[in-house]
Amino acid sequence: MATMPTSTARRANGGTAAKILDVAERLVQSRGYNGFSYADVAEELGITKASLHYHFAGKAELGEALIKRYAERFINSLREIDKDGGNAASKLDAYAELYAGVIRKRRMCLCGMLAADVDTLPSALRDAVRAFFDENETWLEHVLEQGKQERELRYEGRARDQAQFIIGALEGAMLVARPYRDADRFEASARRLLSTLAVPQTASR
Amino acid sequence: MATMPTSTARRANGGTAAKILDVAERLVQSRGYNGFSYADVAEELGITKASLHYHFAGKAELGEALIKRYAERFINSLREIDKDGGNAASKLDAYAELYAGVIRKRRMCLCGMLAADVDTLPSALRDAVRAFFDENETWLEHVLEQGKQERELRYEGRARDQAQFIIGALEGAMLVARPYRDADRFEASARRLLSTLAVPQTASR
DNA sequence: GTCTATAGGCAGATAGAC
DNA sequence: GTCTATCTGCCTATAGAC
Repeated sequence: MATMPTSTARRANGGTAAKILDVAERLVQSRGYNGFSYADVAEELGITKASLHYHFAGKAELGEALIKRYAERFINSLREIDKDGGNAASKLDAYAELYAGVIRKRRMCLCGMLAADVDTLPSALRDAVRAFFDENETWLEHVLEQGKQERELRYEGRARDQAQFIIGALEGAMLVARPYRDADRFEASARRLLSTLAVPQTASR
Repeated sequence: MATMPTSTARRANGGTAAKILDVAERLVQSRGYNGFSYADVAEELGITKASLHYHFAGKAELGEALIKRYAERFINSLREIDKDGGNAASKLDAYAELYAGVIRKRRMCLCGMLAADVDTLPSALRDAVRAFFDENETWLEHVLEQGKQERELRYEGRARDQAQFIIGALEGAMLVARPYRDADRFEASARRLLSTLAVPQTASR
């Protein structure tokens, strides 16, 4: 009896399920949840739609697997930033760079795209999108608190609210840059955002 | 020989074309360009899909008419803000309030939504989305320059770049608020954005 | 202007052979 | 695991009557 692959690929990469996720992820990030089909994915991989259904029962399950993998990778990237152990300002730089890498590939953040489509999504996907933003918020909140303590960052009010603002500003900068196909446009806004948080360098030393 | 209605309604409101635009606008703003159909619009209006094609030849033409009307109304709102003749800070408040009104209706900015869908749009729609953001940018640029001159607003660098940042931040705040169905979340981010621009009140007078 | 009827295609999905 | 074959339904769009 063949082992059913779980919705996460059995091997880290190269398995068919992983390849499906790779293609579907790119399609959702560029065309949206309602702008891609099983046929698109199947054609690109040279397999049939029926084979896709073996790996992912339906589009909803594929979507859930997409967010799950994307969120895991993103959170792992945040842990890497923490491990690198820089100051709070450099962590924010690295955070914005995660977004920049996405738009340079002419993609939107997966969960930003799904936030646009949210009214058409199965509720499990909507919950997963929220969880993604919540995790980002929590990570940013800690960085912002660290930055305030160490007098590297300045902002008014609660760190959590500032974190929400940062996520929105970065997602929106990506969104508006899309029709221009201009990653520089995103990067200029990201620099501006971070500069409003930076404590001005004193002339001392 | 019957007069063909132009893609803009002949009467200001109430005409079938205008009703079609009303319904389609709401659907695009909540479900995205690929998340609504002629059937959705027809059913809601109690007419047939074929009748829709009389007013708008195809989905692309309907989309163009949607952006055209939306942009005209938005620009008119900006002119109204100018006519009210407040200071630059109050103009920015009013600008953010335009966005807040949209999200309170549980909608996304039409052009923000289309920015997400941009890779699937006819090129005429993509051009119109860009033109919308360009016009917003130009208006904001003038307000920001006014505000700097009158020492009501503070920001670094060029007004045009700051304008781009503001648009992105507001669009993104709307986007991220969507999965939470929480207009307050948008408003908190908008207030935070505007407060970073406000010149601190001196204790004098 | 709105309708009925229909076209032709694509959507997501399933049964069952190999 | 992947295939062929097929289903049902929805999509955009058109022809032509009223």
